[in-house]
Amino acid sequence: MSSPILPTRFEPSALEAKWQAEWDRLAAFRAPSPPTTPVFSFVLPPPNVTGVLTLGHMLGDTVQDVLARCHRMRGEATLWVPGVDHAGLATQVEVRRRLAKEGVRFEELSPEAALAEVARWKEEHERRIVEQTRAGGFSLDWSRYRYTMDPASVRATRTAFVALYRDGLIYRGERMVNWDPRLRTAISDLEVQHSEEDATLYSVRYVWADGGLGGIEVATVRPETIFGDVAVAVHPDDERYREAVGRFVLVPLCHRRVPVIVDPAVDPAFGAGALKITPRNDPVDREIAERHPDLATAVEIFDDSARLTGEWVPTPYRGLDRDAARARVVEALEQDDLLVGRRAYRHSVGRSERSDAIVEPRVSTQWFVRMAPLAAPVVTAVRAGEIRIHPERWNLTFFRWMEGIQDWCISRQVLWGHRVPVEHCRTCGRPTVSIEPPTRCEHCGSTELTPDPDVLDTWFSSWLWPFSALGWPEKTADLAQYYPTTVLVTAREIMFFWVARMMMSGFRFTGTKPFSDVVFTGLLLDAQGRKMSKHLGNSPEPLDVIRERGADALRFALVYPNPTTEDGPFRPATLDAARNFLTKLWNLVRFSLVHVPPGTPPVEGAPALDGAAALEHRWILSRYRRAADEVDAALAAFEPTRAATALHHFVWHDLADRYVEIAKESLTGRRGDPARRVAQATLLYVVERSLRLLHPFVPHVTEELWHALPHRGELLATAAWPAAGEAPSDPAAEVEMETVLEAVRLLRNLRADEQVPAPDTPPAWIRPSGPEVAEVLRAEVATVARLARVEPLQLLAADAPAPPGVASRVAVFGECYLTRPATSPGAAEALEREREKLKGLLDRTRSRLADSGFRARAPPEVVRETEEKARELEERIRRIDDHMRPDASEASAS
RNA sequence: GGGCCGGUGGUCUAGCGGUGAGGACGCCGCGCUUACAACGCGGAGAUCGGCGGUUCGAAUCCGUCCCGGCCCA
Repeated sequence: MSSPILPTRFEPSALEAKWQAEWDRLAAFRAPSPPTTPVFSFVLPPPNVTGVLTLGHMLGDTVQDVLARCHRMRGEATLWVPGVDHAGLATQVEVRRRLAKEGVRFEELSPEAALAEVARWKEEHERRIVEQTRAGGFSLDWSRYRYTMDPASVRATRTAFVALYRDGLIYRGERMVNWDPRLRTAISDLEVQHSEEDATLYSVRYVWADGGLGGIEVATVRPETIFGDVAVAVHPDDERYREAVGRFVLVPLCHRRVPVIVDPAVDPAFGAGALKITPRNDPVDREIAERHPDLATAVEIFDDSARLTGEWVPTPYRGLDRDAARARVVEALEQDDLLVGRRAYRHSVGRSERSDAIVEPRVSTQWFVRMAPLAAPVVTAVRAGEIRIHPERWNLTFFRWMEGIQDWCISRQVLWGHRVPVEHCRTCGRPTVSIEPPTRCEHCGSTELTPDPDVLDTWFSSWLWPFSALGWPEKTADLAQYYPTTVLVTAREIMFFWVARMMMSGFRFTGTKPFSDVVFTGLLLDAQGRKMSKHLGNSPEPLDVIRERGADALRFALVYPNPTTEDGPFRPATLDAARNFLTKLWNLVRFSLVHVPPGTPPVEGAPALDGAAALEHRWILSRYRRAADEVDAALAAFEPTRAATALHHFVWHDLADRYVEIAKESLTGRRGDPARRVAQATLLYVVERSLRLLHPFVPHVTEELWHALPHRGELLATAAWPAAGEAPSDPAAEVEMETVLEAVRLLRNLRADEQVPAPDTPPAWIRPSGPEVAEVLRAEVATVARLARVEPLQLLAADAPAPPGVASRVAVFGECYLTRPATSPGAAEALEREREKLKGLLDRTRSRLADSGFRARAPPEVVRETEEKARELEERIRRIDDHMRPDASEASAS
């Protein structure tokens, strides 16, 4: 029978578009200003315009929306700020790649033309990202949409830079940095990806400068850097080189004289124990050189593309890139008989995250942020529990990094990004650092100013996001009302890039923590266990998934069954399961509507059941209570999967499979009108409240279904969250119902064992194991009989003999008998299996009891329980043996 | 080189000192029983990565090894 309102089939697409439009129309997600209730606010981690969203983003967005919707329903003033990130270098790399495919070199475009290309890219991707995000039905306040390079963000970024500069926390200096020779820019430590790679270790002979025989054997994987050598170093305790120290050797191929020095940093076990020192090309060498001020000052041997250059490089090698130079050098060394050996060698190599080029350590002038002073208050706050990290175990990782924090190289030699807000004076040479671009030098007044050529690391604007997105540095209403924010939900991989730095900037610029809880979501993996990424192209396009299955199915599949807190695979089967669940919910409400009489008022609270109310009603309310409590606890702990699991189990198995099947008898009126009214009220209450609890997870379908039921108010999205403890807890009812359901299951087992044809309703008997069970079963005998499809079902007295010609099963609650059909294969086999299982258990239990240590040391109640268990097992085995006695079965068979 | 996380039926997972180790997907059998075959009912399938230890008692705690994954240098 079809409902007057709901179509038979659940078709998500039209319904989702409808409710998204309705939420927009009613401004359901517009945060109130001023808020009149407690605040729940947070920023969406702004996705990079580098690409489009993957299912991984949808996972994070779903977790956030679950929180947002739940808190909004609780009546809190909820603000969720959307935005996108310009993602400087990352975006420029993508634009460069696209142009290269069209045969255009990014570097050859004028800056204006190049930036126009970037702008075009940004527009396209931003549009797509917004479309994807909207399609997910996430309850963002789009009226507060921001971009990390909009004018307000530019101002925020410049303000932050100037403040840190004035406080001496930003400096410019010549330092060794990670240089990406492909992109020709410095990058930060975090942007370097280390991995083990195969290489060749060369042994090169440096001959004595005085013409003495032999020389020193130096091991290196980078022979092309010999031109930058200023010394050969050995360990001070290395006996092999006692005579060599202080002598001079000739650098191969260029024949420069360099000394042999000692330094404790040299590993005597590496190669032959002698290390060549190239201070401009290796951080360790640089440290060693700094300890030996008498060494010659090294000259740069690579240009910004890592091609050999400069006066120390002999002419034939100039202009060669690293790889070509290495080959040429090795060849020349062989010719000069200076190559002593080579062998395969596996070592750690750092590559640029963006270009995959091997990072070249290089001394250059860059802008840095002093991090240690910024980190200190953050570490204190997290240790004090003022900011909590979830799941907790990431604290360890967090502290390790924070406590060993290095200065942050924030300048980049690329086009796309926030300009470094500095002008250099051509007259006095000093920098003018200011929020508004200056017209004259603040030191000498000269108007001869040259802008700093660099732009800022993209994270230098994002680390301000929780407050800059609310208007900082202006004293906006949003900033006053919604900052500090409540929570931050993001992927673990940007813990250092973003999360830690936001905490630092928050304390520095606003004097307070930017959020109280950090929630890390797991990584979404593909079926092969690889991370879903744009690069691999292994994420389905979210819009396709939404078109095919609906946003609700996608959202539910991302949260259930795999925990959102753990890395885990996403498989299409999960989408099917989610869709099936929503169909189940849909049909459950369709069923309920049939049993909601016209004019029924909206649900106000839990139906008041008296003690005489049927067991199923008391049971389902108690089960609902349990589920609702679990949902609240799980969401408070930022574990949406636990909440979804509780709801899935409750709605499908308790409510739809059990309660509805039992309550049908009352709902159809076969037990009279009063019983019918109680059943209707209970069903409506539990269904309605389930929709509310499910709404944060699957907002569209629940909104649709809620409107089909009697309701008050415009939207479920802004309806009240079910009050804690609203439904009565009734543990006794749960225990009693367990007995009933177990009896049904046993009888169904017997039917299956005996291959009773489905339409048949054979007579059956139950002999309860005790008076309490007997009482429960007596009250529910009609339900048991109906669900097990047996007719009639009789209860036997404790001493009554087994009925003739029956198959039987033994359970905790008693024994079941079922009339055998004419052609019975018998249940003896099942009984025998059951006996074996129980016997094994009994043996284990008995041996535990026989252990004197157990009796002496285990808590008394555990011993008691174990004894009780042994008794129960003995009893059940005895009863099975009774059934299996040859005379008994012969008697039955006759 | 240092550190972290994980290894539970075919797959994904819950449990984290006393259970008969739950669930979901898949599989097998029976059913279109008037909300739902995108479904219902029932069933099979795991010595909880290996070894050693602590304990009356270990999937659960400790040690060690193996295998995945990640982070830092």
